[in-house]
Amino acid sequence: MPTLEDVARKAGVSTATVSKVLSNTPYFTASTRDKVMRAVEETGYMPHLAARALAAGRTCIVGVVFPWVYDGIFTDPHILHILEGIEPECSQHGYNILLITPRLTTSGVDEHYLQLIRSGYIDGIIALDNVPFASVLEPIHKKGIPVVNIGYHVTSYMVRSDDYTGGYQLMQHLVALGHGEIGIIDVQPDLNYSAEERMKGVYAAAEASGMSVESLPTARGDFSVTSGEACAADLLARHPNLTALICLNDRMALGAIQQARRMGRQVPQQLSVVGFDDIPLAAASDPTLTTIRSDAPRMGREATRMLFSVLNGQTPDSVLCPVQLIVRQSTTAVKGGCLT
Amino acid sequence: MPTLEDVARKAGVSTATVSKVLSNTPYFTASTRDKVMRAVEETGYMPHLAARALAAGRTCIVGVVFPWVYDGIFTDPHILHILEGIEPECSQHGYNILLITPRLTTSGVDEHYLQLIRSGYIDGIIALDNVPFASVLEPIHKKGIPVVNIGYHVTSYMVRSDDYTGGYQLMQHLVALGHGEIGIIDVQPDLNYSAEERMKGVYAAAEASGMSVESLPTARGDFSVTSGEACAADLLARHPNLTALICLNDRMALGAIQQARRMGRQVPQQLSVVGFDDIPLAAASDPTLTTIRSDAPRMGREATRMLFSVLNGQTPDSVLCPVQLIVRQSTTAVKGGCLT
DNA sequence: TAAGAGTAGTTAAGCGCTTAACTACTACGA
DNA sequence: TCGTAGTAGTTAAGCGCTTAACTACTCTTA
Repeated sequence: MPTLEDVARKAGVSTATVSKVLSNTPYFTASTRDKVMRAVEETGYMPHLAARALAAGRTCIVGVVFPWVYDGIFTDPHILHILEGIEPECSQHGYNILLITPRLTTSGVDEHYLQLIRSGYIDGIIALDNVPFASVLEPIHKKGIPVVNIGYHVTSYMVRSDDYTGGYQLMQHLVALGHGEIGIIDVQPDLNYSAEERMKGVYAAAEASGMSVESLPTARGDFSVTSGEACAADLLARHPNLTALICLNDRMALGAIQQARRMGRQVPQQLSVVGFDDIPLAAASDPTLTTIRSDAPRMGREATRMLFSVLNGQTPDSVLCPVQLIVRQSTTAVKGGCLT
Repeated sequence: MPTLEDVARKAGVSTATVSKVLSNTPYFTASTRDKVMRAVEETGYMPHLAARALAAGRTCIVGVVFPWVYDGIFTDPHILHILEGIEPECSQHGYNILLITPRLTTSGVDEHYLQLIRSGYIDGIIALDNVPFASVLEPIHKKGIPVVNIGYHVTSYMVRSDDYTGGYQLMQHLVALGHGEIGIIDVQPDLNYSAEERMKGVYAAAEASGMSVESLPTARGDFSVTSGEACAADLLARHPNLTALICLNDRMALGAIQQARRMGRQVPQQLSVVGFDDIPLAAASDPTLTTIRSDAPRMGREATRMLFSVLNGQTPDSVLCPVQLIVRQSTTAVKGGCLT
């Protein structure tokens, strides 16, 4: 591979001149620039990124930290959609993406992650840090790397989805349809901040319409389809008079619908079901699913833009991404219910 | 950040000694090792990866190249599952993953990708190169970086899923159930080698059982759920006597099932449907889906192991990952059909 | 007892690039 | 005529690490 020196020799200038011309430093004649560019062409020169990183102190690498909490990291399409927003922004700025998946347990993060963070390999970080019991941010802060968090852990720069409002809207929607006996398919507390926020929204809307939060029948799943089935089986057996089910994500909602059918309940005629996320299948299932759309690519995009603006010395504001209630076929007015 | 020199000074040895002790070079007394390790502890030293990369000529970065062909890259859970297999292997070897998503068009790859490949930043590459009309491998070969391809583009080291056998098994399964009128939901040719292989398998099994391949009713989708619906609508309208549908992936199969229902066909009583991939929803849909399971994490794992063995100077054999027919509820014997 | 083999560490070159500090030349106003 | 400002390029230090080549000491063994 040709180096700067080869180019410089060929162009008849110093390596400093080549380096500066390539980084668009002013004060060079057109003819010098020409000579350099021609030599670059002829030699097929490409800068050696490790050398550049060492000399300049910048690596042009952003780390994308997706902690490996529950096994779902590599199962959840949500992750991929966030990446979809991150990638073009990075590419556009000439930055590369290092995918970092630390093992996150109650006792902290793994050693490999620590090394990587402290190795000077990474210019900036986008983290997906959203589990209450642990955080990947601490070593990053310690090392002083600029970081944007997509999630609820508090740090200087954050992007969040408006989960609270999403939860609120779901409950509000069901109440407006006349539902009074509403079951909840939740997840275990302390698993996920977003889920907690969604529940806060659900409860707030319940209270706003005069319902008692404590009396809402609840089952706990783990975001998976099968757990949705199990929870629905449990809830419908214990509370046969339920007319609606709020599920904290779409996959559990789809499972719940299957299970309800097996138990002889027609959806939505006898049971309304709502989900959260608006995964692609929500629009294609039978019945199509009423849900909350959170714009994952946009969150990735916003986070990346924030990161680059931090890297440029600015101090951007944190972002709250709006959500949207998508009403489809899985919800309907309660039979004989009184619509307000 | 402390450097090797700080550690060396504190330990009272030369930087070479520290470097060698840390890389487990023989011929050092226990006491020297101790002094060094203690100094490392006290200073909190971490090697600077860019400096190490420059000096040693290795970056400890493997590139994972997922070309951005159709927009599906960030939508397809398959990708994530391949990563699931790659990540632990890399992590175990102390390597990091650089996620590379070149824009791949008929006119080649984008400039940023070219730069990255030629920049000396990457020790080895795992590519997912599977579109007939273009390839990301050429610049990699030119630069001489060790590469393993997950897909059908020919290169020294390859990992493939046995798509041919998968297709064969699907057709064989339906034939064994007595189906004779079978529709195909295909994708456009030249989009994906795997799809082509699957079709070859389907056709081979058809011929083996004496069917005429040309007469198989076929519609072309694009792997999406909605395209599955559209294709099913088309096929069932044009060929009302179909008793079974082979879909080249699960998402199209799920769409086809929905559409068949809407058109008054019960699945599987009046129409058997099979998919390909075994995505999580295949086991949770209603009816559950008969499909072919291809082990994506395993493919990632095998590819990564091959890469490291290449990096160690070995020449591993290419791998063909077996597939498995998963029979579920969406297929049944044809009514009044004669089972062999 | 001297040559070779093994052990334990040091010296210093250099990986390829960036950039502060410097030289040198031209132009121009006071 | 001198001083200053602007323009155009060079010199050389150094980023933090690895490693070939070297020194120096201690055993063996013929």
